[in-house]
Amino acid sequence: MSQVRVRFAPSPTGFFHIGSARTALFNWLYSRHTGGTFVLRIEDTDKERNSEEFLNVIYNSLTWLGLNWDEGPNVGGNFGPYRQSERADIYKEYLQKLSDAGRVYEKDGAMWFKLLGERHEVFDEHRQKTVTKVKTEPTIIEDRIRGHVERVEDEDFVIIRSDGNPVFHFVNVVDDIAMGITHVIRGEDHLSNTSKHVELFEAFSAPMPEFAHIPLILKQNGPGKMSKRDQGALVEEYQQRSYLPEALVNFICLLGWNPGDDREKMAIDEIVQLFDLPGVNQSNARFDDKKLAHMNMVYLLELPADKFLFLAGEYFKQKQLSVALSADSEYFREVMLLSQPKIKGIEELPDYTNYFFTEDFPIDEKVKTKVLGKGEPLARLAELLEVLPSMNLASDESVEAAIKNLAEVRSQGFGSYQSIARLALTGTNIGPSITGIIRVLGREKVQSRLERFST
RNA sequence: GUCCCUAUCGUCUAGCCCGGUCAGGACAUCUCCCUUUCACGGAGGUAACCGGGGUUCGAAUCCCCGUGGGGACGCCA
Repeated sequence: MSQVRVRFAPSPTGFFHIGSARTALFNWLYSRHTGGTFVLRIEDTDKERNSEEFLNVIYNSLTWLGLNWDEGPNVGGNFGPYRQSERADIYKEYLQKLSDAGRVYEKDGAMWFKLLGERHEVFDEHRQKTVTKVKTEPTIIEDRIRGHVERVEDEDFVIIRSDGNPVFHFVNVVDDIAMGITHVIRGEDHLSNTSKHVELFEAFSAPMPEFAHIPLILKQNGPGKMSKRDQGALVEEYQQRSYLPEALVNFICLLGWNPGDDREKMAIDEIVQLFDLPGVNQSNARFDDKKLAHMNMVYLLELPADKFLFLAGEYFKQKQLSVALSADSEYFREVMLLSQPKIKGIEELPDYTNYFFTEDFPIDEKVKTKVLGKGEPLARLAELLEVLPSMNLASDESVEAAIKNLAEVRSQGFGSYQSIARLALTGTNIGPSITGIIRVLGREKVQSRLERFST
């Protein structure tokens, strides 16, 4: 078999969303699995709706996800240029080919592709207008995912607009031919268009690429496919929220594909090895942010400390949380590492660690009522204050030993010290181990907070 | 409306091609355990073959018809 060449062909008309990311991912995976080439082509023939900003979003998101392209903008290649807005000469040349073959005509200032067959006029109820139908043979699509599909393409269609700009169906096919694309992997929403494309490939006498139409991603709430406007649809959002790209990639690859067994968390190399077109499902999948969050946590738990620290720092910078950022770097490090095993996502960090960086942290009144209503918490607090000056804060273990010793001397449970100390030191009942909090906070802060709370 | 795709727990899915398993896993949810809070983790529970016909000794699995879901029907991509 000849070298696989696949392409991802987005148009920069809006933010980059999850569905596009998965189409890109499946193409990328297939190219990597087969040792082929992954081409990035920008379909910017709609001058009205394109923008440089959206173009940069595409580059940025693909890069963040780790989907590097072998040919395309910024990296070049032998089949360029890779932006359709720069390929006008090529389209002229191909239009000429169709023209020479007698397959185009002009109408209303636009160039139309002419289907072969008998013509007759029909009133289309749905569109409320008279259209010319052509009696054609059904086009046949041997789809790698859906199998044998037949569809009748029975109306001529515009390939060059009256303003001279070519239309998607035309440039898409021309570029796939010109760029030697062997496999067209795209969303199922294009399946109905494929009959037009097949007609064009045949008109050009070009070799037909393999088609693989992947199922769509449905929006989490409400009917229909996910679109750019839906909650949680934008890749950029996950980047800003400091999701781990590995987790997002792992999650979206499981939307419509699976390795054939129970494996879910897989390294990208493993996915590349296992991915293949026959493994792709035929039915649409609904997006589930809970499962994505879980996947993110799984990746977060095993993230190396320095990497976690870097991401945490970046997140605090992005959020411009100056108090935390101006903290001593060793202190910041300790706070973050204490929190890493406890959270589901980086974005929880500011709230989760707030009390480490300010004396002005909120007190959860419900927790306060609960803690103060049980036993003699203020007596335990006083006892903690007594032993604090001599407490060894070198490690979590030494702190733990000190409190356990105190508990034993006073015939109390560890928990009774833990709950009041946590309330006084953090204002809440959630957080890392109390011993870690005391160690990292330091004697001075612990003392002042305990004292403040006892008055 | 026409055409195309599709159908297993609430969700993602395995099983279907090559009919015979208490229909398996994960997320979510519930219970218990662990415990120094909250998480994590461990054990267990609730929970599905869309409906109707066929074919067959036997159907989630093969066929047909409904129904549901999705998509396309632009001088958007």
